[in-house]
Amino acid sequence: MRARAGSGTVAAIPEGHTIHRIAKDHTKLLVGRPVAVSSPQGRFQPSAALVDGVVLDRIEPYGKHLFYSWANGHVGHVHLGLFGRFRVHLGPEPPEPIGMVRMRMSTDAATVDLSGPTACEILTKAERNVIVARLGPDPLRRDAKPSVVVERVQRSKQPIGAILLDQRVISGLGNVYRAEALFLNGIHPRRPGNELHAAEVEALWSTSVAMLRRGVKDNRIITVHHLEDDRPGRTRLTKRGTATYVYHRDRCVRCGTAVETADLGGRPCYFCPVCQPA
DNA sequence: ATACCATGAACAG
DNA sequence: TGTTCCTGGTATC
Repeated sequence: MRARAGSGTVAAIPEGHTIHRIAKDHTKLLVGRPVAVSSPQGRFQPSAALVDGVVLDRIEPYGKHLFYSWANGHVGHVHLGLFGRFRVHLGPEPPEPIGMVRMRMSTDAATVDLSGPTACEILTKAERNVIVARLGPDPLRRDAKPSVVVERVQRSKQPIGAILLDQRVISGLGNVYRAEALFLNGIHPRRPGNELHAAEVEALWSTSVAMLRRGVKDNRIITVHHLEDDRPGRTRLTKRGTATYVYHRDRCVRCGTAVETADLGGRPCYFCPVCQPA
């Protein structure tokens, strides 16, 4: 099942690019007007009433988090986790909810249904700030300072493969982008952070910025553009429309070596033992 | 009908 | 480190 442009269905599990893309798309549909907020499934019910009918001022993405600034001062917080997804229905008529819809936001332009989130709650601005304060720089934000990432990586003895999933160090990367960022820079995922050169961490940052920006544009993860030696069309897309060098590959797309995995940060980190020597 | 799997993260101990 | 929660598509009986 493929997400169609404009109809807003996001089937893939989200990393930071998904969150920024959602913020962008949903801003056009919801921001600047009163929004009917409800919880067909019920779990968000008492909180929904706090913002039901209130004007939505802004949707702000930060790493894998979404913050909703409501005109009455409340701040909505959504984190999709592994299973969360939005469905968008264009038009003034809210249709029957599909599946378990935790939160529904409707305007006369569209209805946005949220299911399966790890977090869906109403916060104060102070609580929002606490969440943001514990996040590392987000490569998709203009206010991000990569020097913070360099410092935090070099202070850690953890393997870089685990560090890149730590949202306190850098926010927005998930299991796909960490593998691809390490691959593109020829870095073995088990190398300890404190043994990386500053230039290497800066390169990981630049790669992340480029990949995530491209991911927002494509609304999916296609990393194989990022090497000059990759001829266009050489690499076939998966059923989901994604394409990676090592993530979930049997063989390295560049050199054909069997891809290995290392359990890092509680999930398998795919890498090419030839392109990413220890 | 049931099992299993997935690109996340909080929490307990 | 292990456990738990969130959902739904696909595979397997």
